[in-house]
Amino acid sequence: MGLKNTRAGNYPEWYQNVVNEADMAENSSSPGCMVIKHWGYGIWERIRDVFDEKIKETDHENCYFPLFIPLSFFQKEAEHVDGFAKEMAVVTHSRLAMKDGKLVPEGKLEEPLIVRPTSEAIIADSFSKWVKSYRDLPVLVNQWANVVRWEMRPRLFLRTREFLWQEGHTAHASATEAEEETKRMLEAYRDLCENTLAMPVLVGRKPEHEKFPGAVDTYCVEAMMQDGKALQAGTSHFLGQNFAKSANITFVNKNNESEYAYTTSWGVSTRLIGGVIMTHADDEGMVVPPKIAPYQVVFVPVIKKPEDADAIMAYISNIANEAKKVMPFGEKIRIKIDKRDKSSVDKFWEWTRKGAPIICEIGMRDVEAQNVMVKERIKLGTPEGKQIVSAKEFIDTLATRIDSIQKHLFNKAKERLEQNIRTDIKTPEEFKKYFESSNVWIEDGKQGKVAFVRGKWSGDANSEELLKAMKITIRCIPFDQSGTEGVCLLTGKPATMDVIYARSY
RNA sequence: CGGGACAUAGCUCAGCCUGGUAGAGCGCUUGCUUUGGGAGCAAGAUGCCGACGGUUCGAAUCCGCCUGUCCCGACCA
Repeated sequence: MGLKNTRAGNYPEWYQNVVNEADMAENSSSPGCMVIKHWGYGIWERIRDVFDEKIKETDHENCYFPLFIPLSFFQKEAEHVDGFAKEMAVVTHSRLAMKDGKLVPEGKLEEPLIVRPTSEAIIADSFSKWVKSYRDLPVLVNQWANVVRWEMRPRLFLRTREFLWQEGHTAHASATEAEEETKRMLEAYRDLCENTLAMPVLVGRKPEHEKFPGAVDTYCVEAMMQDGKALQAGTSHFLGQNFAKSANITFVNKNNESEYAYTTSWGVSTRLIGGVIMTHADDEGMVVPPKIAPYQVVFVPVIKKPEDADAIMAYISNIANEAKKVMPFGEKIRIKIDKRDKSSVDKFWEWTRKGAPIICEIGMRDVEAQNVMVKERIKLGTPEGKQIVSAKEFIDTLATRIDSIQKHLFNKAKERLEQNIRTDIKTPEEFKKYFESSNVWIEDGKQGKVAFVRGKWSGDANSEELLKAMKITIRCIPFDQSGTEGVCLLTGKPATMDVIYARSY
């Protein structure tokens, strides 16, 4: 039966269906904001736990900075940073008063406060107090927080007014060291996306017009969604001395000279969950990679006669206890026994729509034969969709089964990415014609739909307008440059730089 | 923030044109029959018809205004 909308039929509606049917998130009564429900938040917790470990392994420490940032901090920055976007939540009053039966804001603040859209400004202010000498550097901090950007067209996980993220902020004594930090965390993002989310990405540098305002260089990881559009999955910025100058982060170097520090910032957000959905979900619903699945194995009891219930539950409990000793990826396994008073078919389809990697249905027949019926989400609808194996075999193969699901998801997505980067488009005419077709679902294992183009770019100043007119973007300048000569796909001028062109979210 | 569409039961929607006290399907509850790939029958519960104001004896229905949602733009650190 599947979802109401399919990927091929109506991709945006399909996306909403997946989020709703998997019980991941919903729109809140607070406009533009989302309620992240247990299954979506559980996935976020997994992403957070995995990356938090990485943050600490790379010597960063978690801190917490204020939600409110004085307006003047942005004023300072605006002088340095041209074109800073203005969609922000502004706090102007400090209390509510009752007037003629209506609540009205009162106590106007002398200086308005901005609800943080990102924390460079307020963190740089702290850095300026913490850093005196080269011995105080580097400062390596991270915070897990919520941020607010007053988006006009919200979409669950992909763009909401409030979202959760981590933002790393560091200060260094030299540009080289700061640049190394920027690249190190970019690599950490690539690793997170590919090895944890099973979402292959392209890594590279943003062109000038796509950079974070105030950054010297912005690096990014870009993923391909199943409709051929690109999703920026994470960014890492080398900020040079720009923010150090506006916040006055200075230190005395070994030669007893005062110098501005070099800073970086890097972040990934709940948007990653949107990326995971559009990378792995299918027309039956969500598919969660085992490494981030809140439950990797769900047991569904099939109870036909009430008198069998105790025997079935006892048998499941035994198997679950054995399964708890299994360590997929060398980590503690996550198991759920679905004891709710609902029909087993309903439970099966609910967990299927949620994308739980493995569902085990266990009834009296299995108890008697000491078997387990194993259903892998990625094999739904195929002849291997349900396998009856002995309890022993189930336990013995569980770790490899989970491991192979993770690998399968990555390989499938990797193949899709590789098959849908066109490299044979060499002229502006071909290029224009290609992007005139609309994006649709890239069917698994097939190519030919509109997706990415890898080709030449001259870097001309009028590129931004040309791109805008075609509704495409330059996603990144990949690190692996060919160095060959060719023709700019936008202007027709001679060019050597390779870039990735695509439509994007 | 511009252009368009929409707002009725938990969900998807009909009713509105032509004003007269609220409908369907799914879901939910109960019972019986079923059950290993999305069950069947029967009975039941569920609504300030998005908010405010107007026209009218009477408004889900007509008019105004607001708010929200979706689509298309602009924006998107």
